[in-house]
Amino acid sequence: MKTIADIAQLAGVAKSTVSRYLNGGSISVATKRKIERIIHETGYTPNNFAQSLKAKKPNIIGTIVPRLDSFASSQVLMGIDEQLRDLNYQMLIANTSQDLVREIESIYSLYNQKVAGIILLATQISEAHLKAFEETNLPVILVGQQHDQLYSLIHDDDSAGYDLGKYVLKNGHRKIAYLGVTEKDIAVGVRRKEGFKRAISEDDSCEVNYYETSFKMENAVEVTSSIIESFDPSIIVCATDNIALGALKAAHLKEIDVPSSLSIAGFGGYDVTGIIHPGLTTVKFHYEKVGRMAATSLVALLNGGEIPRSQLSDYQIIERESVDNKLKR
Amino acid sequence: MKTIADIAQLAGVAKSTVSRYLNGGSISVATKRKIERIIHETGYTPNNFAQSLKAKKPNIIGTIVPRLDSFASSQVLMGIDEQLRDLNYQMLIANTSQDLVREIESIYSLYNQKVAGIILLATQISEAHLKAFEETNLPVILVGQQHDQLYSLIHDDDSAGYDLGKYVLKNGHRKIAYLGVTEKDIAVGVRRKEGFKRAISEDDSCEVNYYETSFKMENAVEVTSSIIESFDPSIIVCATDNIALGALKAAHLKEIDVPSSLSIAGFGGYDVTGIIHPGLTTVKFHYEKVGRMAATSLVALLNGGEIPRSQLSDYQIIERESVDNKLKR
DNA sequence: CAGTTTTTTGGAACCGGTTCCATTTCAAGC
DNA sequence: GCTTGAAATGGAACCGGTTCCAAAAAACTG
Repeated sequence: MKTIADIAQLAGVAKSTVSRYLNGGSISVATKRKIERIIHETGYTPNNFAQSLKAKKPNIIGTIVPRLDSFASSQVLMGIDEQLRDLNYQMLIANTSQDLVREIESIYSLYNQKVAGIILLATQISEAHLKAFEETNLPVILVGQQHDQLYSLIHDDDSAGYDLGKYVLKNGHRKIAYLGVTEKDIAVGVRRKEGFKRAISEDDSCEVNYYETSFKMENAVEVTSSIIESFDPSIIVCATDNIALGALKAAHLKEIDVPSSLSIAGFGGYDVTGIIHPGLTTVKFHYEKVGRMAATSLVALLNGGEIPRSQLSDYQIIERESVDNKLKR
Repeated sequence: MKTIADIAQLAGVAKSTVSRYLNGGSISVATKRKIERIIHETGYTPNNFAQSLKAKKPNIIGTIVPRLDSFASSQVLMGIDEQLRDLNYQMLIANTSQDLVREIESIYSLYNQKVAGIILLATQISEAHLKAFEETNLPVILVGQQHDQLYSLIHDDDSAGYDLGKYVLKNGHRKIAYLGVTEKDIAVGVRRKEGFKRAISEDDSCEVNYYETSFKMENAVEVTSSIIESFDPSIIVCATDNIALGALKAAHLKEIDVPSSLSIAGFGGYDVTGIIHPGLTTVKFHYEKVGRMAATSLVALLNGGEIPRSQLSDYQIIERESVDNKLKR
């Protein structure tokens, strides 16, 4: 493996001259040509470690994700990756497999790897998180959750919940089940639900029940079954598309037709929701775009720029077949 | 930020002694205690760049993936990640967004980052790939594709195709459409199909047509429509689950009942195939396990171990509702 | 063409670790 | 008590770059 010293020797110049050539200092055309040729011939590439050591400007951004095998995270990761590439940064992914302890560990581990900053696809923010960020002093952007002490970038969960609530009412549903998740997850568990609640509260002829399940499809299948048996709503609104998929499965198992006997809606906008039958009515979030925004913001922050404490990303309701219009028949 | 020199000074010893403490050299209990305390107090962590510079034993493995938002890649990544963590390595992911040029660039870029080795979730292996591997001299493990000059780890596509072919025959289907992909993809485009062909050729009462589409669902929907119109098979066997999902969609659009009027099967074993209705009969590959195997193998290779040139991972057929048994009625 | 300014270049120090080697310390052996 | 060997430690060199500074070369200036 060639080093800068080798190149300098071959070109008959000093190390510093080669370094200048690489980083754009003033150089005569003649020496530039020489070095150019040698580098080309030898296929020399600078050692990244040595560069980062002296320069102290690491070009790696750490991204912490709770899981790799979810549509939402993948999309966000794609967005971050694309944008960082454009900005000449590398992305180092730390997967925590939904283990909060591992999340904290990852912060320190990334710190250890001397990343320039961290993008955290967050689920919950604990004291340990704040402590870790403070101790490592790394710039952080939160994606998907909000926290007043940190920069964050979130989906407009509240409005999304509200709009979907309005949509449900507009379609004539009055006996409604909302299948949510733990309130520990502020964005998905609280804000979506609160937005939804607000919309529903504007009509007092409604009967609404709220339920809770995990993020897993299998659990959603079970819970949905029992909801149908005990409450028999005309629509089940699910806090994520995965849960909605589980609800659909439950309906099929019970041989209940969707949407004529039961409507189902979700949040997310996952690709599969469009390919299945019946197509799932859902609120689509722009994951990839959020990823790009996160990357852009973090890099701006690294370069001493000012960014808003909290940024919102929009959404849109995609109407498909899984929600019945009660008023049309 | 503290450096090893600071620690040494605070502890009243030499840099080298601190280094020995960190890396396990012979040290007296007294100095060990002292250093221990200082490090604990200051929260010192060694600079990774400086370490890697001298030590030349990078602990980062590069993984090149064609896309992040596919079930298969995500699962493999999870497997690699889990295993590498256990083996004390970090994973650096390079996403190429299915761009072959970017794949080559990534090899050089990872080389530049001084990764210890590369795991390539491959689609096609070109001359440029071989050249890049040779020039960088990085150890490589191929996942999903085979090449005689490289270590590889593949699904048993040929047998999987054969077994699914047998299964289709066993269920009494005799008018069969096989919807494959480009033959540039040896594993998916050639081997699965060849295995399938071999099974079918053992029964001469069969009418089989072979078609080709892309990996995208939308294309599969169109192609399936035209297959139904022109050939009207009793079953469509799809080279991937995504394609099968597209085929299912096409059948729904045409109001053809699956499986009573048309059977559909796929390869992959993606999670959604179990949640949709009708459940998709598919050949399940063990992606996560393959990821673990890849990580284990690469690390073995790095430590001078011997590993087989080519390793096979098994599969299993999951019978669900999308394939009709013609002989039972 | 001497004097001054600007550009180009080389040399040395430095980044924060690791490692080799020489020296000191210490306990065991005779 | 002196020798010997092993363990502990310090000092210096080194990894492969970047950067500062001063010297050399080239380009103006009057």
